[in-house]
Amino acid sequence: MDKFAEIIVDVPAMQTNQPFTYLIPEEFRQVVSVGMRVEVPFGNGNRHIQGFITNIVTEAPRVTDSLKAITNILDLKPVLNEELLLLADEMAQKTYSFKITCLQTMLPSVMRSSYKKWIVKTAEIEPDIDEQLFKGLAEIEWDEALESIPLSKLLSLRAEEKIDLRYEVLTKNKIKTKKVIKKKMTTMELREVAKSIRANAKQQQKLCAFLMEFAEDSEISLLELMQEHDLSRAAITSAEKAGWLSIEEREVYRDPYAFQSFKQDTPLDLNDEQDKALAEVIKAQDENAATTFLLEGVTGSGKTEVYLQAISHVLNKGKTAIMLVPEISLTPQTVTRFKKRFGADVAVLHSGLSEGERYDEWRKIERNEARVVVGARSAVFAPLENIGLLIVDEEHESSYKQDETPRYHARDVAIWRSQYHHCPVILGSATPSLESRARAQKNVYQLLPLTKRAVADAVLPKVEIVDMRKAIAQTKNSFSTELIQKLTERLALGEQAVLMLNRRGFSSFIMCRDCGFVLPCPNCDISLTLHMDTKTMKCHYCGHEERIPYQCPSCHSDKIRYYGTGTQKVETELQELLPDARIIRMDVDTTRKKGSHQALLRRFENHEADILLGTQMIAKGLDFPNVTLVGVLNADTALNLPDFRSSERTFQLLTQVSGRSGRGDKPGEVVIQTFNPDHYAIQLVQDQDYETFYRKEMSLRHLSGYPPYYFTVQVVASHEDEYLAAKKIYQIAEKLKTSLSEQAVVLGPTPKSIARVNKRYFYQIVIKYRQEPNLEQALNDLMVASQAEIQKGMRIVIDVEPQNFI
DNA sequence: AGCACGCCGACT
DNA sequence: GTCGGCGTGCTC
Repeated sequence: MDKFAEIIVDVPAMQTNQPFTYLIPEEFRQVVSVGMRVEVPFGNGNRHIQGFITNIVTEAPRVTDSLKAITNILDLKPVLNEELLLLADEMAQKTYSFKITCLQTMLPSVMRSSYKKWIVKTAEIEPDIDEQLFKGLAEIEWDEALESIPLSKLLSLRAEEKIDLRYEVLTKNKIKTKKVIKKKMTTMELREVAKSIRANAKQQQKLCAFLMEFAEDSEISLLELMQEHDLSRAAITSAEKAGWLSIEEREVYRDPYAFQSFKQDTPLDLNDEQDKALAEVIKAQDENAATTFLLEGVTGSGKTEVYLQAISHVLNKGKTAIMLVPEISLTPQTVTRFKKRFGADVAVLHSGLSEGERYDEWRKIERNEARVVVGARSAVFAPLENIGLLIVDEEHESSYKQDETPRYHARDVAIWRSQYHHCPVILGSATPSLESRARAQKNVYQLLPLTKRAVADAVLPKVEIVDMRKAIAQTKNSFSTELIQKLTERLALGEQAVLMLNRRGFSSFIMCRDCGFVLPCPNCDISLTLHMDTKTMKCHYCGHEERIPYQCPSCHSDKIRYYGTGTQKVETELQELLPDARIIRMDVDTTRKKGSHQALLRRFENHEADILLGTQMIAKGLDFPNVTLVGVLNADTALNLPDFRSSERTFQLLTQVSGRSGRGDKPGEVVIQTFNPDHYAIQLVQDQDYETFYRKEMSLRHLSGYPPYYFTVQVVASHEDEYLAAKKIYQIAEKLKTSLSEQAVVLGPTPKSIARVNKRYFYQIVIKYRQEPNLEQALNDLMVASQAEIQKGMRIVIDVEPQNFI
């Protein structure tokens, strides 16, 4: 006999990060199950909060009399299945976050409860106070009450037991419904009824006639019936009373793609390489092997077609698939491609959806009405059953790592789910992360190379690197003569160009305009960051600090200054240089409104403009055959960030953006403007030579001891009082140095580059290690030992394999 | 997190 | 003397 439920409650704190046991009242015993959300009383004041049932047991582990009972059930059926509950546990452990946070992360935001506190009258109160407080109502909201009456008065009323508190747990997951009607009498019976309808009851006659024709067991929406057959609501209601028909509620989905029809398309022919890659994936699927594939294909090599056909294969076997795409490339183009191939089987989850739409898509998946899920990071938690394939496209994208707790990496979650379902997972990229590529080297992942562009005869674009150290002498603006000349040529031919202005690392470093020199840290092989608050150059790894140079240490030029330019300024310059060019500017300013991103792209696609000028957001996934020139105005900015991944990011970004050129039958060109023309990350973009880049970068990582040779964990302590934050991080560093083994290295402590955010000061350390048996224990101990301080305003964040070190 | 309990300062 | 400030500890 089920009696007790173990519940994770919605209190994100270390002390409550464990299941609490509750009684299941008699009336719920038949319906409760693991994975449902419930409302429970919690704490001294018995305030009501949301919780998740993680287990149901027949025997209470402790004294039964102190147990409280579940007040309410918030779901009719579980919202999390066994797999996802298990995954949440795993995630909480691996990312050092609370179980409740993990559970909530897996669900649409509408399912998160909000809480309201009400004051209810339980006895007679003095009339004047009653009027002042309740204003004639039976109950009033706590916050509202505080405006009309002091807190002390409320507390004394409560002590006298004249008022009581009521806690409300609200959940916004409203289901949108429509009414449908069903026939309840047979045609024979209706024929009898028809005879007795009065002659002037035209509506009744019409409805009866309709029902006689209407097939049993089929349904028609009430609205449709009224509109199409000119019937009144009253006529239908009386027909319901007479028992001719029944009115039932049916759920409707808010389908954001409802008004678009998608023409079914068919699989494209594959080249030899694509064929071979597909065959390997299919083989793994058929053998139920949880193989991780790394599909490494140059831009335009047709990775998506391989994905599509691999998905077809699992669908044919009656299984389901998840495809992850970075938010930025989840364009209508991408969605359309999937909808065309798989039709209504596809559910799409992305941030452009409203909360309600997102919830509807989620429910469609949960009810097994979608078999393919396409979405950004959080779509990896899609409640699909029987998964046969997972795909992580552009697997190197750092947006797959959530930058708030729980700091999970969608790529890792995808691999975890593939192991749970015994199915393959494909990581795809033209420029894989070094971590993934290294694993393929060690045969942990299986490498599937695509080296040729898929479109017949399409070749990789010709890349020209322009040395801006020379160009800056000739022009005062952001454009080299080479780039302007090529723009002029292309526009004259009626072709289009894409220009990228790199905004990463904007003006946080100093560079010499004459020789491109950037001040490095003497200890860390990483450039120093400018701190205007202290007027110094600082290293974020070791804490090294020096004064701001007024002369270039390398060439002694005095043209050493901040680096950075804005899109708006560039647009003005460009318009002056090419007065006839039609320019579309795409940056955070012009794409803030919902749908404007898409609108701008459509205008460009329709050739209503010649040049698309934008930030990184234009680098990914766009496929415009008429674009034959890509220009990168400043390739260096990301290169000089004080992050060991800066070369990798630069190479990836430049390769991605170069890939936008020459995707149709016309050959493409790329112009890269840089102050570091000899840097390997820029040189190797010329031939899109990922493999050489990989080897070069690996040897550097090996030398300096960074991933993938080492694992990293970042610990950040922050407080409104700078002294307390600094003191805490030094204590943590000391403690970790003693509790971790010899081979682990603790870097820092150092202040974060933006030392103060939201009135808080941030200090960090980074732990590097190859193998650290004590790590999990040490970090958990750290969190437990810091409880007292955390309650006094300290915040400690543990980030496993951080993507950003700045 | 948020609630109760408990121990000290500034008022009627 | 009490009211009410915040620090401490606990939550099935």
